[in-house]
Amino acid sequence: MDVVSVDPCCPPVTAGALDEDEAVELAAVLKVLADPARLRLLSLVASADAGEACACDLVEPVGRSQPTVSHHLSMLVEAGLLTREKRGRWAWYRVVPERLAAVRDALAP
Amino acid sequence: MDVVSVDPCCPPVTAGALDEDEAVELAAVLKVLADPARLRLLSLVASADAGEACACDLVEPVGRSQPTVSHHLSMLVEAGLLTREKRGRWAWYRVVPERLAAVRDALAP
DNA sequence: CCCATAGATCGATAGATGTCAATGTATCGG
DNA sequence: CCGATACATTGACATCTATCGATCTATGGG
Repeated sequence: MDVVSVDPCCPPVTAGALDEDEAVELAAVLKVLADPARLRLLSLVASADAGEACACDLVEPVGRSQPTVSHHLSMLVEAGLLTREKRGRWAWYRVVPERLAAVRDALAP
Repeated sequence: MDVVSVDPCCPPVTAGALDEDEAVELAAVLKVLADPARLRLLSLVASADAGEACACDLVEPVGRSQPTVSHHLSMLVEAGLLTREKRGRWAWYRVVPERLAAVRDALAP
C-alpha cells in the first residue's frame, strides 16, 4: 500500500517534514501546474461542454502557437492531470479530477 | 470586493476559463511552491514545535548552503506563504495557512 | 491516389532558475 | 570596542524552460 506513484502523490506538506524524494515528486507535479499557458489549458478543458475539449479549440483561446499548445498538453497528460483520446484526426482531452485532488491534498493541513 | 491581491488569489481552475492575468498570478504562486527545497522548508516550518522555526535550524536538514536557504525563504515570504520575524540575531518563520488554503482552493472544483 | 487538415516532433534560442563562494550587515557577549 | 555569530546580498555559472518556425505523421474527403 501507499504506492509512490499516480494517485496519492505525496504526504501533506504540513504533516511533518518531507524528505528530498517526496519533495522532488510533489515539486514535479506543481511545476507542471505552475505555468500560465498550462493553467489556462486546464481550465479550458475543465469548463468544456461535455467535460472534454478538442485540441483544435484550444490553440486560439490560449494565444500560443499550435506546437506550443501541443507541448503543454503533452506535459499535462504526462503529469496525469489530463487524459488524451485520439478520435479520427482530433485529440480530445479530459481532466483527471482525482489527480488534481491529490495535488490539493498534498497542500492541506 | 474580490480584490485581486493577497487573499483570494485566483478563481478556481475548474470554474471557467482563466484569462491570461489570472493564470499568470496563480502560476506565480505555484512556481514558488514548485521547488523541492522550498517545499521542504515549508514542511519544516509547518511541523515545527511552536508553529515557528528559526532559520538556523533549517539549513542543515534541507541540505543546501546557507545563502541558498535564505534565498528560498525570502521567496516563500514574498509569495505570502511564510512570515518572517527577526528577533535578535535570529529570523523566525511561520506558515500563513490562509495563503496555502487560497492556493488549494484555486485548484478546487 | 492526391491533397488538405490535425496534431506531434524537431531544432534553435532567449530568458528564467537553483546553486554556491565571497562579501556585506546587523546583533550579541565579554 | 572587538570578535563571533546569524542572515542577507551579490556575482557567477550551469541548467532548465517556454516559445516559435519548420517538418513529419496520420487521417479523411473527393
